[in-house]
Amino acid sequence: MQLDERKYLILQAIIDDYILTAMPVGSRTISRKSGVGFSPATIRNEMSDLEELGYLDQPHTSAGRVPSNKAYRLYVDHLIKGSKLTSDERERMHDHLVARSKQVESVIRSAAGVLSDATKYTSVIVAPKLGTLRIRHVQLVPVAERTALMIIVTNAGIVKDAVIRVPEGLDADDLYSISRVLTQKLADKPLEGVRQAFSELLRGAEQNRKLLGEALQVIEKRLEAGGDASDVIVGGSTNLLEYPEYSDVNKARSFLSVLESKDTLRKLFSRDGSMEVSIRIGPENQLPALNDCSIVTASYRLGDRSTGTLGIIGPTRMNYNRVISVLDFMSRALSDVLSEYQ
Amino acid sequence: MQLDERKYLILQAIIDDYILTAMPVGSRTISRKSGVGFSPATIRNEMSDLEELGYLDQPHTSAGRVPSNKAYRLYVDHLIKGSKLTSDERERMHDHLVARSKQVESVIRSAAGVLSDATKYTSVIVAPKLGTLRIRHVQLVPVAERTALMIIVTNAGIVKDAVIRVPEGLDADDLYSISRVLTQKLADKPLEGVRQAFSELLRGAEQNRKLLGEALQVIEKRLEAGGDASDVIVGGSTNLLEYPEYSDVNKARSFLSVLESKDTLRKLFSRDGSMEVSIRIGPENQLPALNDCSIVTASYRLGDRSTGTLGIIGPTRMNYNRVISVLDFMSRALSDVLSEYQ
DNA sequence: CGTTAGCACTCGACGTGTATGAGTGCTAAC
DNA sequence: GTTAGCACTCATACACGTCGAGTGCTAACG
Repeated sequence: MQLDERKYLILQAIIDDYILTAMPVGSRTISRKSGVGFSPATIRNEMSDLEELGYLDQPHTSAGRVPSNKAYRLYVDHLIKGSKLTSDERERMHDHLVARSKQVESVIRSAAGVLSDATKYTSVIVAPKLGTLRIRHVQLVPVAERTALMIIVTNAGIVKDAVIRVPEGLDADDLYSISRVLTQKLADKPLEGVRQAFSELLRGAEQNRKLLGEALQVIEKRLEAGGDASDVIVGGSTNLLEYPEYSDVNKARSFLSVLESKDTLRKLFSRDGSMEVSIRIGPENQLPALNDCSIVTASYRLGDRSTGTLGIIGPTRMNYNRVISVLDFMSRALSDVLSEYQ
Repeated sequence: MQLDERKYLILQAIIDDYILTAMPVGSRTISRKSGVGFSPATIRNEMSDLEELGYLDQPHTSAGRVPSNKAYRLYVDHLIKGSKLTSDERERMHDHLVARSKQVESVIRSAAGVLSDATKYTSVIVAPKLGTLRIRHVQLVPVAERTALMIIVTNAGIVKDAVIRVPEGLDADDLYSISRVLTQKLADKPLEGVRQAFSELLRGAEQNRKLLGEALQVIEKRLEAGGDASDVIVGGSTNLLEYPEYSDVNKARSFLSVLESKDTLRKLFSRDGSMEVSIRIGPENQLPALNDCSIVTASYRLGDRSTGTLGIIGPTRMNYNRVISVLDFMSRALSDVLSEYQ
């Protein structure tokens, strides 16, 4: 059976209503809606068909119908009607971002806040993959005998630091000049290409071989680790508790546990290169704890190559319209603000 | 009425039991306990006295008794019997800490993890006040025309960075040598004393007055702000949801909201200079949302003057014994690990 | 032939009534 | 001073009946 015009209309009405109320919706409710000129009985027949086709579920015999994941999929793919943000809203969001633009990390943090406030769901922002960032500056700072702090400033202004051991006998001035050389040689190289740059350096400078080797090791370890906890920012983690689907503490807990594991989040919110908004519904997330959550993601740019992810996680019955427009706007806004660091 | 020996014994038994079960405890339960050789009737008489004295509450006529906040206060002040951690446990905790000792921030982060795992409550660690840290290194890195990133490395290895505007015409080399001077002049000064050091500098170097002024402003703004979100680390925020007092979603939510506000946490976990473990019970926290939470804090050292706070937040009926010993141990362990950065 | 009114049926939500049991306070006996 | 006994209280659990929202089916209607 193919879905005809009327079935689309009814299905859309059901989803719209369910998104709003979280209550199973009955035939009378739909019938009363403006735009649907049929009696409850007719609607019932159509609903029965839609259920057979897998677009609706019935919690129990005498309850209304609830959209299935298949229905949401159809909804976001075909039925969605783009909604506009008011220019007032856009302005407000943009202002929030710019107010904090002194530091990259705080921009991202406030972006997470804006996202979760605007949508009332939970927002997640993942910083760009370290490997794609370009080195701008390298600095070795002595902290103790034979120990130094290596600081790497990237084109995103993001500062990465790590403690490394250094050969004996190097004083602050030595480290200073080594830093200078390192910066000169490595500037504008992406972090992931740093191995090659280093091996060239190693050939040249015999006496600092050990120091450089250690530095390289540290950088590579960081790249492998795929970033630390501060690379994943979560906003509005308690927002979801407002919704009836989380009135059960156990559900709430399993959801919140997911938010605690930054590694899981990083995987969940990784994307291919495209800039388009992407939506994963319920089980499409491959994580039992998120079986009735949807994840909507978009990308933001930082520099020429590197992109990070910003996204929303909410109940499957989320207001996709709103979320998509907010993400779409914020993806641009965030890219714009961050490009000023270039 | 004064509390005699027996009342102490009974009160302690009640608290111990309630901490374990979270259920109002009746006279029979106490009577059965080894160590208390009285019949339920006798216990009842004593309980009645204890209630009148304000140490016990009765949820309703035919329920058992529940310890009041006054009882907990007495408990932690007098009744507590120090418990020892097994050396096995100590070792495990210590190892966890050391495993991550490459970066200060990750040490603190993993300390929060260890604390919440060991206690099954929520842990909070507050980094030392910025003002008490000493400057080790200052570095200006060019990021764009007239813009530079100022990086300050402190004795904790903690890196603070901020974008500042610089006068026109300064190239990378200029910034390099300015950094060198700044580092030389400011090294070993505490951040809070930096204003004075700067004004001396300002008198000397006429041509960079503007740059230095901006840098000083940025530093002071940071000091005022009292640190950013990354200075407060929370571990095991969902742990408390395991306990029956949070089976109500609204309670859970209001608790979790507190954890989201880093400013509130910073205030809640600030301490005077002492290194002793301190306990605040229920309303002593001055925050309605935490009326049935207790907060236990200790200090850790970082360098000669500066201290940070580590603490646990849990239900008022928390296992104070265990929490105190864990905090006591971790306060030392953390100080030790961090002192290696000095 | 599609649409709709009518009707019997289902099932969760809610309120009421009753039994149960844990726990208390009091009194009298030990 | 301690304890056994007993009447009393009250939350909890369970059974039962009512109510109402919603369904599926059938027959009538245009």
